[in-house]
Amino acid sequence: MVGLTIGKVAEHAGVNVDTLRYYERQDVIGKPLRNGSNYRLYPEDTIRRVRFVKRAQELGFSLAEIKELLELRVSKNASCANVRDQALAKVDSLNEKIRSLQSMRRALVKLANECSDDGPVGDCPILDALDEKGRVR
Amino acid sequence: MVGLTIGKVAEHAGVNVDTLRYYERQDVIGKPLRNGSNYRLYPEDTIRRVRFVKRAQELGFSLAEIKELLELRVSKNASCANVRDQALAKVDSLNEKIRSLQSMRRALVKLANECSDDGPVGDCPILDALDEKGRVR
DNA sequence: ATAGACCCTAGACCTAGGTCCAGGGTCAAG
DNA sequence: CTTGACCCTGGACCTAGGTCTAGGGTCTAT
Repeated sequence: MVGLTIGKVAEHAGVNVDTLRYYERQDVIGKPLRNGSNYRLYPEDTIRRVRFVKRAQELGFSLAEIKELLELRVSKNASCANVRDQALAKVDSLNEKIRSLQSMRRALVKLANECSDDGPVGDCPILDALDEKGRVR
Repeated sequence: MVGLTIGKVAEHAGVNVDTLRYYERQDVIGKPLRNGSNYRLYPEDTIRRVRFVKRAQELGFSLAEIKELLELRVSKNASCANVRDQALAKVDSLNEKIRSLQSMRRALVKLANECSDDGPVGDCPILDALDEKGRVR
């Protein structure tokens, strides 16, 4: 066995086979080898890659952004300094996201507390959560 | 002036007027009052609400989820304990998201370091970033 | 050698989240 | 009293990210 069929990859990554073909068209995963019957044969780690994609999507990344993230490591050809700069830029935007989520969490915890001690439901902390604080991106 | 016209709200919130009408249809923002000419007149804080929606979307929340978040505070009628439980459930899923983003950040920092000291670009830390660790949701 | 479970491509279709007309009213300025 | 910038509704259209169907080949077990 030189690789996994599309059905196996789909099964183990928890996605539809059409999704894999779609990712291939979008260049999110590389073009796999083909066997004599023109069946796709994927390397094992495609499964991890696809799982990464699905999880990153839940975090609000678009396929295009995810592609960029994944390309960071592949580009051993590109200048290393360049890769580093890109990686650090991503780190900055991740920091933004993390801060926003934390502030949202604070708001929810506050809301939960106000609720539990039957106090006044006063002014809503939720809307404060994501106020201003310099745009992401 | 009893309220803001749709154009003003759109301008200050940084969205298209059609987006506001769309949000209204989707019940993400409440139906505004109308003046004698059937023009929508929004309360001031609609602007903050809409900004919240846009920022929450960037964090990977769907409009349906954002609606739920926003409804948490409005439902002073619903049992307070219920609201608290929902809020705490959201906190849990936020924790998941935050952890995932942090692990992604760690991976990128590691990648950047490997790059800066010209070491081996070895095995990719990025794919490790979002491995397993119990699904979100 | 035939059924059932796979695989292939092309292209239609679907949902979410908007965005853009068309056709028509409103309002302030000149 | 008309021009330009607004507003209204209804419905068409668009992108991202898939999902499904048709029409056809492959593989494995019986």
